[in-house]
Amino acid sequence: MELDERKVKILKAIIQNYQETGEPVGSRTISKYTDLNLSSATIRNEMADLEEMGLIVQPHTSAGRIPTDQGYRLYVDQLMAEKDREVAQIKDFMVQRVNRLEQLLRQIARFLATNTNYATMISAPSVSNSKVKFLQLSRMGTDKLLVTVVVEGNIVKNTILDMDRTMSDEDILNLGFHLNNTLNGLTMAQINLGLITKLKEVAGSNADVVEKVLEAVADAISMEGEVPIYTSGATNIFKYPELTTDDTASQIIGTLEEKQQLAQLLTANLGDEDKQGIQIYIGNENSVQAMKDCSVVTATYELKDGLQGTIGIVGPKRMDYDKVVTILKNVMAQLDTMFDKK
Amino acid sequence: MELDERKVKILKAIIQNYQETGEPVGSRTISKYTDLNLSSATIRNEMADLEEMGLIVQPHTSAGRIPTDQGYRLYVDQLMAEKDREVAQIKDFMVQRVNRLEQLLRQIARFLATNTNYATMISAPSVSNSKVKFLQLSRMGTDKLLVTVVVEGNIVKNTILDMDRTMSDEDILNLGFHLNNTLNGLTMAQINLGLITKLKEVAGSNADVVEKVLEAVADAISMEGEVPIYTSGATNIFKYPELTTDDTASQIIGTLEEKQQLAQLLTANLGDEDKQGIQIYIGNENSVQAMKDCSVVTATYELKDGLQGTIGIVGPKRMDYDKVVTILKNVMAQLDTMFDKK
DNA sequence: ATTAGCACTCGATACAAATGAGTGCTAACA
DNA sequence: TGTTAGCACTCATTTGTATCGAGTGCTAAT
Repeated sequence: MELDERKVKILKAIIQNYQETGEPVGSRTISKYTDLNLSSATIRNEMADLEEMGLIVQPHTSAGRIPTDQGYRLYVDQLMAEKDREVAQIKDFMVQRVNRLEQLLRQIARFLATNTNYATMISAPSVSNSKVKFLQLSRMGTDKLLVTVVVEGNIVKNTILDMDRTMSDEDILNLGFHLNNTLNGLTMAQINLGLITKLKEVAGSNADVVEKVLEAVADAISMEGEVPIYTSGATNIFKYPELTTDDTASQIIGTLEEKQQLAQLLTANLGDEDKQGIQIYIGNENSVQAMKDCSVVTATYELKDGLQGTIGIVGPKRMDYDKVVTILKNVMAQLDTMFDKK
Repeated sequence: MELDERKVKILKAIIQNYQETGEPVGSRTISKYTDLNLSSATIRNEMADLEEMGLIVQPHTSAGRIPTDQGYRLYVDQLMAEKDREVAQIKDFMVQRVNRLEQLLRQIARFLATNTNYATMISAPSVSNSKVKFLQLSRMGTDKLLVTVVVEGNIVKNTILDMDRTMSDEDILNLGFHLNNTLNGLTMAQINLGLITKLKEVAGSNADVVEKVLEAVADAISMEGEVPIYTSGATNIFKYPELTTDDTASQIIGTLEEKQQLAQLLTANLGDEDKQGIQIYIGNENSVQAMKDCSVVTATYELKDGLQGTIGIVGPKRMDYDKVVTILKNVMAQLDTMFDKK
């Protein structure tokens, strides 16, 4: 069976109509909806073909057709002509200066949620491969040590250590100086056992403190895999009846709330060069079981210094891919200019 | 109309039965359910009285009775005999050492959500009246200054400042030393204009840096009113049919996700000595419009140094107040011992 | 004061009929 | 040969109707 241009047009019409109404779409609708000027009967024949090809299905006899995951995949891969709307309003948002990254991310999530009517999630930039930029030891009280680590991208992390015994101010100063010099510019991978042993030797009787400090540094760099994730518009899910049945809504919202599983989804492609930019997961293509009836569109953003994070949009399979992709691209562009300027 | 003991017993029975089943409860049920040995007819008479007093209502003719907000209020205020169950399992949770406050709070939220089957929220300790404990200035690169502020309760806050011009290391050291000595132990309220002017004078040409640093300190102390709030078990709401109607579920979950309004609810009583401990808001008694069909139980916890936060449990009006209060008290006790020991 | 009995109310449930959107197929047509 | 009108058929949904039963209020008897 060949997929000629007319079939493509009909498939496109079905997808677009279904995405607006959420109802299975019948041959008569297509006949009137499009500029093909074909009777419903002809459309029916074509539809039968499309169904045979696995691009659309009937939920039950005597119902219209809805696209299959495969149908959407075709649409997304081949047919998506990007619109250049939505640009204007994006330009305006965030006029107020945002100095905190966290707030910025929250704002973006909220913006996307209200403008797309889908649920939105965004992961904070991860510093997995980032370098130590600065390290500071300060004594607090008699037996506590404040370790401040700054990694590339100016992300600051603090840890307060209990020291087993008192160290002299001079020792602390020296140790700090030494550690700073040694670790500066290194990634986690580069802080190997040899280096650690050497540091401990130099520290002499303070080797135990060095160990604790290094732990803190490791913590700061790896973030213990706990990338903060912000979500918004989870309740948009309720706008799509096909997701409100049974407990699917409950599952989706639960997943969005707990964030645990989202990390997996959002950080999956971070290292992968090929998977940069925008990815679309339709139905079962995404790894989160609770979202098997959804589609997820993700986009990787990058601040300077290789700091990367991901934005994700969760909606029904009939989501307006076109619009979502456009709006995401624009937000990305916005982010780029924001961080280039700075 | 007088509220004699028998009426109270019947009211109690109605509330308890309704809280288990979620269905309006009829006279016959009560007649068998209780140890009063009264016929359903007698119960009916009493019920009519209770209804007249505004403590229970019929959702419609030919249905059983359900408690009104007033009825619950009476129950909560007078009748709640605290059970001492649930203690055992609480003791066990959190054996794994939790070093981060954030993680601890998340864990508590999750624990409460799974054990009560209601939605849970918890606000991080607020430092509104806390004192500066430690302050550290460090140069980063040529023109950046890292300000690290530790306030009571060991909450650390960092800010990276751009300096307009380069300061010598010695100047930075001196300034840091001086600021630390001056501000140590002060609350925000105590850092007044006189003090600021004096600090600036001493700093001489670096007065502008002092100003920026003080801003950062103020930021750290006040947290800009943005208390982090963690939620868990929002989807528990779906377990209660009476909250799943219309878009109430959507509203409640939306409120829980956005957190904005929760802050209001959770921080409202923080200063108030009288309102310490456990508070119960039934129906409209709480200030959040979206939760007018819910009850909210809040408890204020206190770490050392006057750091206070609030835990909140959100459920249907027929929630098991008794259980919730007991479990909350136990968690509080747990927290107390954790932070006293440390 | 309590209770048995009874008529009444009204939401819930079940079932049948009507509705109508949509299909597949066939025969006629350009 | 591709297109279309027409028609019989399917089946989820809607509508209407009868029944059921839990629960009430009232009255009269105990």
